[in-house]
Amino acid sequence: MVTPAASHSRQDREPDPTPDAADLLVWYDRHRRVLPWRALPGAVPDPYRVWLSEIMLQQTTVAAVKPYFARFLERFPDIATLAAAPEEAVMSAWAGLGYYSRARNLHACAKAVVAAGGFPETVEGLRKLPGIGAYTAGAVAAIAFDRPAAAVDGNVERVVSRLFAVEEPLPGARPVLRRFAETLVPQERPGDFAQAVMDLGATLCTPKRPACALCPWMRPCRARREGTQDTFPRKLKKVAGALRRGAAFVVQRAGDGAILLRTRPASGLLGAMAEPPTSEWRTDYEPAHALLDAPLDARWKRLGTVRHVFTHFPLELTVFTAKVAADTAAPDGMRFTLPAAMGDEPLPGAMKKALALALETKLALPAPPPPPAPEPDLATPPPPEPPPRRAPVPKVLSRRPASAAPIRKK
DNA sequence: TACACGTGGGT
DNA sequence: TACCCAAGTGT
Repeated sequence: MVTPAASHSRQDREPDPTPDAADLLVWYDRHRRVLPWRALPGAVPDPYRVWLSEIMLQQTTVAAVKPYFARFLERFPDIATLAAAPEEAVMSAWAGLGYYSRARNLHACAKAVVAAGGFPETVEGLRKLPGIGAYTAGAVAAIAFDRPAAAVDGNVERVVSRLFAVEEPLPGARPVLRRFAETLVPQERPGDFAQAVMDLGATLCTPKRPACALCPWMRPCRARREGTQDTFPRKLKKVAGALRRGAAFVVQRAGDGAILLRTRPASGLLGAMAEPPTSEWRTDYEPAHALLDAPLDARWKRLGTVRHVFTHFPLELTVFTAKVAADTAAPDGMRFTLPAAMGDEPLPGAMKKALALALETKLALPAPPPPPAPEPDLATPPPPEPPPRRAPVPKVLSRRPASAAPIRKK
């Protein structure tokens, strides 16, 4: 350290008080957000709801979680119901929310908790459960069991980095930020405190243009005092992944209009989710040779491409479609799913885009995206239109199916 | 420690 | 359009 304490020998006009949890709690009592998973003031929280919401909220916005949370509770009202449910039902209810390992771990965790007769109430006990890391263990211990634990998420890291003007960039600064955060946790109302810091980060101490004037911790905030609040937390810039390409094959059976699907491997990207058969996705994929990867012989029609951006790489799928005879057997490891059952298939967003392009109809795909469907979503079995005599020129969709991005190449 | 791992919304 | 961001975890 370059600066000895002596450098502050001159009298500071503002002494730099330590952030006081009580000040934040006063603010919280007046400005707390009303959220579906939050117990009313004075009420005892339900650990199942607290846990479920925390898992859903990992790297996911409140707005995105709300409808899923409501739906999940309807379908799995308590942890015993969840534990007893088939894996596919859980994946299906999660489809569209992303980070699907969360759903797999959620299910495994439910089983473990039921087997143990209930949730552990300590950070150490919670930390051992699948899908529960340092943050979630602290959050559940604090919120559900009112233990004095720190719940350090992105909000808290931002708040603390500003409070103490931490120069070290993320993610390296995480241990330091956690230590600072732990010093702030009060013995009184630790559960409310945990939620209060997150509310502060979500509503006032925002990534951009924080509303410092309204902040209960404006006084003790070092970044604010120095006018540098916008620059925290410091971060290392990230590199973008290379574009990967592949082909998706949408096969529709004559007669009943069933679609050929398969289930992806249980772990890894989109693990245990459903998809129409696709080729491998590679940075050097050559769409011109895509038919070599087709799942079966048919009159393939090239429709166009769909794009999707994952956290670490962008994907471009060339979509092919074909209609096959009603008596066609599904290749090994694949299945035909009837239009009416498509809603039960755990289809991730990328695959919904490919299917939407191929079917041109917003057939009520995975009912999951329950939120963004305000209007009645008719399950229209794709009308067996007359067989295309010649492959039409791949056209650009004029109207876009709800979940499908406009497909166009520059 | 550094990556892998989704998705939708905001600027 | 291109990033950035959101109540992180597992390997």
